[in-house]
Amino acid sequence: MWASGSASATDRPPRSFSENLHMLDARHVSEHLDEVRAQLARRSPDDAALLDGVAELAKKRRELVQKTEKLQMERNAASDGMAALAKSGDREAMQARREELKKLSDEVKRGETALSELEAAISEKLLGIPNVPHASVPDGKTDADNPVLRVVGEVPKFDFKPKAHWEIGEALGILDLDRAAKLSGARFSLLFGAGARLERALATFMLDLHTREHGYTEVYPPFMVKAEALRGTGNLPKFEADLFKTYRGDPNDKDALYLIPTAEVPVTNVHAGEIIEADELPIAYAAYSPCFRSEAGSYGRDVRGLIRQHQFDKVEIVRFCAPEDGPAQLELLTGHAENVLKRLGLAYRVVEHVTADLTFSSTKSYDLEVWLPSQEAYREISSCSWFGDFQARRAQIRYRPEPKGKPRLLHTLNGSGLAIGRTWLAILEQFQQKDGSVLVPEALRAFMGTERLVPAK
RNA sequence: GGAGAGGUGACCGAGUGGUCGAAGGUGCAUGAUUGGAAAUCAUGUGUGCGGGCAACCGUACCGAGGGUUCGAAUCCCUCCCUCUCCGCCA
Repeated sequence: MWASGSASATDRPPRSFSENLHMLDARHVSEHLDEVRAQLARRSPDDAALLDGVAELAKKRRELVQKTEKLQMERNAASDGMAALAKSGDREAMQARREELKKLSDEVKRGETALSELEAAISEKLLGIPNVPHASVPDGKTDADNPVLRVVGEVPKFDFKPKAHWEIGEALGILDLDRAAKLSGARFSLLFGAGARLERALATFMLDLHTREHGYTEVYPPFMVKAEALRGTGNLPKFEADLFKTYRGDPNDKDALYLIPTAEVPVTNVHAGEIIEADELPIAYAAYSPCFRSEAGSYGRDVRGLIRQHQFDKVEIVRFCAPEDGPAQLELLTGHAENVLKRLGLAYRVVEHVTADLTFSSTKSYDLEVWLPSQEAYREISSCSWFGDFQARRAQIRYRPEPKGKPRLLHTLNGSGLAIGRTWLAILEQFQQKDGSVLVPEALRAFMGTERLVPAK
């Protein structure tokens, strides 16, 4: 099932970075240009074109590094000479030498400046290039090509026309989209009574399942983060328009914070810049958070109901592991997300993203799609992804394979476990009854204190 | 928000212009000693980049960014963060 990279992966291991291919660092790209181009072409021709110029820049950089370091070496040697002169107290000799060294020093500075500019240009280019698909990912042009891997649970049959969740929710008096719009505009929601309680129950239920049965450590992260954190996960620089940005006084504040689009961002960056010992892996975190998305470019889609909101709740599961464990960890994590649906008794299916449907940072992804009777369709409720070392490189998250060994980039994974708003609406739709009530899933009854939602009188 | 003190290697901590990638200690690793362990002694112990088959060599990094200087962990500027006291506050 898992084709392990392409043949050239083993031909010649790259010197400075991890051996796998899910990486876009300048050295790897310039040494395996055709191969990386072919991999990106599986996503789209446009993505492959993003590589243009990278190899040349990398080569230029190497030359400049060598030139500059040679100058630095000369300068350092000369400075040692000056130290000796200073000791001898020969002021005139020092003065003369100083003139000469000034020139050398200026040259060093020019080199250093040119080098840092070039490196900035390279990293700007690389930051805009998406991850390469894993060899096992099927080719495809749109999400319609995504293969269905399995269908789980029984799609409910109704002897009446099933209502949409917003109709059910409003009739029960637990959902009020009109008043939400009064407060905050379109794509916000307002829950009352059992509706609000259901939202809270789902968050608690999911966190309990992941922490007690799946071995995750619960994390409560900040809901606002720096641009740096978003760069680590791959949301920036390319997807700024999808985010809500906050500022204090100055709209152009360099240190402006962003509202998180998912807990993936703060939780993945928990270990940014760190070196983790091998015996600490895998690390597994589960976090509840609200998520904020501007939904730019989605006008006209899912305008009704709770499917697509500017603010929604989600429990996110995140894993850090050694590279060789990546594939197995993706299966494991996906299973954990699926368990939530199974425990709730919701009918769903699992699809795999084809190459063209992969998100920017992902090397392989599965979506869990829940059945929505009102739409007679499966809709995404969780996306489970393996990022290879793509995020780890951007956020500099490494581990030490051997106690004294060289650090290597680790692999990151995450998945929704699950999107709470969509779970909420799926429960209303799948468990709706002819009389307008909604059966509460067994697993939630203790939290909800009832087995049935009925209109508040 | 006001006043003050600080940010140095895994940790503690010295270092106010050249001999500092950085004393000393702790921790850790290896070896010696021991029946075994403790204690003791010796040696070693950061990361990135460039070169090299390698041993290794070079270079950069002492919160971040800029400046002064032939030369900056050390001097100057800006910013960030932490701590203490005061004020305010869920």
